Amino acid sequence: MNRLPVAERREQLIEAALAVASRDGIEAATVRAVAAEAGVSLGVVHYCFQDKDELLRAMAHAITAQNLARSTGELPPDADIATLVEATIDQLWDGIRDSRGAQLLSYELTTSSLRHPELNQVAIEQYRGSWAAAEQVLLGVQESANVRFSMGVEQMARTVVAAIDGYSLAWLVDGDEERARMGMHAFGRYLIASMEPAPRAASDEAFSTTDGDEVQPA
Amino acid sequence: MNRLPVAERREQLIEAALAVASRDGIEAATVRAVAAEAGVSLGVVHYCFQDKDELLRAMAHAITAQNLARSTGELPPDADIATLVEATIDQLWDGIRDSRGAQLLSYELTTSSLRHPELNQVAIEQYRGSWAAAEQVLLGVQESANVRFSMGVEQMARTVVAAIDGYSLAWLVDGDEERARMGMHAFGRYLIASMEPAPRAASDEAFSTTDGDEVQPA
DNA sequence: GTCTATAGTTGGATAGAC
DNA sequence: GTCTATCCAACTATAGAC
Repeated sequence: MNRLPVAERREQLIEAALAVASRDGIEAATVRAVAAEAGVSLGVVHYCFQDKDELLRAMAHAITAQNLARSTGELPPDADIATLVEATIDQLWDGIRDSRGAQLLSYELTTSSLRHPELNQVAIEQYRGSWAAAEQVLLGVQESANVRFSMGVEQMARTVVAAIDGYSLAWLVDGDEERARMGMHAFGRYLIASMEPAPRAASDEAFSTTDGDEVQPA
Repeated sequence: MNRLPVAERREQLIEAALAVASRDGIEAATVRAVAAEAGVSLGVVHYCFQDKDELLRAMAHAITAQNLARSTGELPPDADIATLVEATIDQLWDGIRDSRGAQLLSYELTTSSLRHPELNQVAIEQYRGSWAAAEQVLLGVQESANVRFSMGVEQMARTVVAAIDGYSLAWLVDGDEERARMGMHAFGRYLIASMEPAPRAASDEAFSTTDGDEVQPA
């Protein structure tokens, strides 16, 4: 009926896959269910994607991009450092809390990727994206507050992601929003305590951090 | 062939399910695969368990018990607090690193539980067990070192579990053992820094040796 | 208690009509 | 490009022989 160019059809199907998987879990995101969600017939999905794995990979890219977009929100430009960190955490936490299904899906995608060779790159791409996003935020904090993280931005970025994962998982399990928020803010205070004054203003290279080493794909 | 009482047969099948699921993922733990792993025929599994979900629930209990057993290891009794924490972390991390499949399975079980109503209790039991175990360890630390955690043992226990989850997930994804170990030890230093002398303490000599740690970048 | 056989369901993938 | 029809594989679960 509704004829569309392949590219648009793919977008529509990825959207549908994301909806089904967020709502009912990654196992429920079958080719059939995605086709039904999008209101197309089974054959259309196989026309747009070579197989189910390609669809899932595309969905994983979409959810990763969505997570990244969430990390680059607006922040008060001239606040003190504690306020800045708190606002960033609140913003992040609100995004997580308001998309429980997507958050859970993210972990399902990670574990699935770690089991199935055909989804091999998905997990590492997810985390490379998260680590890089966290690093960007931390670099912004370093810049605007003229401070440095004693363990280095890269290591701290990974610590941030680990903390978010840990608290998010606990929240998914126990559903306690207030405790999750409290935990993340406690981590924020640790983060602030891990800062030290920058050695020299406007010279970032003087305080070299451990750049350069990239993570090996599994 | 090998006739066994039902109870023993159940143990054997749970063992087999654990082996299959740890090795190949929770999705691979089908009734067929478990039967094959145990060397019995398909019907035997349905004779011992009402259905697949009951088998999975039994397996979840087994892995939870296994995780708990891992947390109650031997520790040097008369060491200072920093050494005690480091030894505990090393012990914990070694256990995780040496059972990658089981660790990954643990997260698969959690996400599966959160999606499927028939596995509803699994995730919360996992985490209640982990939180309680962490709390016991922290209470032991409080007692032996005569200190208190400023945020309270319960909250700190949950923070410990969150940190372990976060670092473990990252390790599962990137495979970097050294970084995982480093991250957990960095958290250990944070944990020590979150202690304060117990009120009305007779001696706090252990606490006085805990400062002065340097945080090394990677 | 254990086995084979089979029912019944779901899902991936393709062929061919339109 | 889209649909229907169909094939094939894998799975849960049960029935009934031994």
